Amino acid sequence: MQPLTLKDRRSQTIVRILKAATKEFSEAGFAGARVDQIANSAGVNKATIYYHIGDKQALYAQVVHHLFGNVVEQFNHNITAAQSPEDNLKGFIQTIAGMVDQHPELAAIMLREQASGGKHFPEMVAQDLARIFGILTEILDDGVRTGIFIKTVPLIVHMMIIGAIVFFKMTSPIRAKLAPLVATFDNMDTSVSGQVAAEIQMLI
Amino acid sequence: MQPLTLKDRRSQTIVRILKAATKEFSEAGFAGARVDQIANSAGVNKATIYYHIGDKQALYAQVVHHLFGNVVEQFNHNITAAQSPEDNLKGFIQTIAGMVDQHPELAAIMLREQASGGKHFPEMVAQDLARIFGILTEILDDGVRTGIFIKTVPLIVHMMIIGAIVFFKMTSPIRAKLAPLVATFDNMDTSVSGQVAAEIQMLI
DNA sequence: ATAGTTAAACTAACCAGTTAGTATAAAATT
DNA sequence: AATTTTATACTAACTGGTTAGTTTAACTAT
Repeated sequence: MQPLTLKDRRSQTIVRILKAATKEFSEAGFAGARVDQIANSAGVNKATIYYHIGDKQALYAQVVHHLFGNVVEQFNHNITAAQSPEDNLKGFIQTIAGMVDQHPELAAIMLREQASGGKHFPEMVAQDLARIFGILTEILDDGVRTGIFIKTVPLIVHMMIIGAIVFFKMTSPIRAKLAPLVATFDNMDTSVSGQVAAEIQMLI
Repeated sequence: MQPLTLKDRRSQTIVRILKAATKEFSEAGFAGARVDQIANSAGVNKATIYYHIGDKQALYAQVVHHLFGNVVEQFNHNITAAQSPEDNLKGFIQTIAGMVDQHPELAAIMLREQASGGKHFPEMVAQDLARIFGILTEILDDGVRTGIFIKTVPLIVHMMIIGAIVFFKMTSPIRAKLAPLVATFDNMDTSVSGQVAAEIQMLI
């Protein structure tokens, strides 16, 4: 093992804090999250959080920024102008589905943020969201131009894609509860990226 | 004015409490909601809430049950076996869109409940949800049998419909924030039952 | 009808526990 | 020596829930 530099140690504990905070915030929401719990779960003294990051609000902003920044980054990897509209739409759906699968916390925070009208949303994250929507609009317009897609309202398509993916992912525990009542529920996959993404693509 | 009987007074104050609680829970979530605030907003002493209804959890259960009970009732009005699958699918979408328009609190609570995996969901509400899903499944099966609809996975269609409607409704304040960044956002209707419902129908 | 009684509805004040955030001194790490 | 981290203790504000007591409607016996 290399000896850790000061900067390494610093970022390491910050990562630990952020990871624990992400979990706590996504599970309990902002109001329900407990700073003590985050510190405890990160294996860090509470004061360390305030030393490095700041108050609860600042911690939350960091968490959200981290998550959504990741999504935009993923898009930059997966979506290119060179590909066909069909492949890009597929890529769009797959990317979102993949993100939600990899980071369920993202979905949870997204839902809660929507429920509160984006009250806690930092400015930069809003811009990230606009960017994502712009990508889909381009793909759809492209498809209409080449005659592959029918003309749609991109915003609503956007809502359908993300809504369906997030809902499907997040209702999984509720569906499990309902399994004895509804026969079709018990044998469904919990990962979105497979089956579900395919079905959505087909419909659009 | 007639003098109020005890029973009248009772139900009247309960209604006031439930109305205030619905607002508070939908705006702040369960953890963020303040019983003091609910009592204040209802013009009632806090103890009155505990007297009539019970603790915070019981109050929340009442609120949710009220909201979802309403939805199922609406379905019983709008969906009948006599109508064509197309009309029924239309009715299904319209009913949900109408509910969300009339009661935005419903959407907010739904989102938060999903985010927490239905942790606070009372048993009866779960059954209501299963009932709603059953209605859609029947409609779709009916459509496939008469050859009007293609074969789909009902669960995913369900998620797409509700996801799109709820998302569209709830992202409205966020979209307003982004309007300067995205040109198409500023002239969009905030009510779902019109435009959006039509678009969704078309796609499916 | 009326005075007296009971039960339901409601309130003001309070309490015990929680929680975000701070202060400080000491210890560890580089 | 400087930076980071911990341990401990603390506070001020808040919060869910309770209790003892008051008001008011409904009932009852005269």
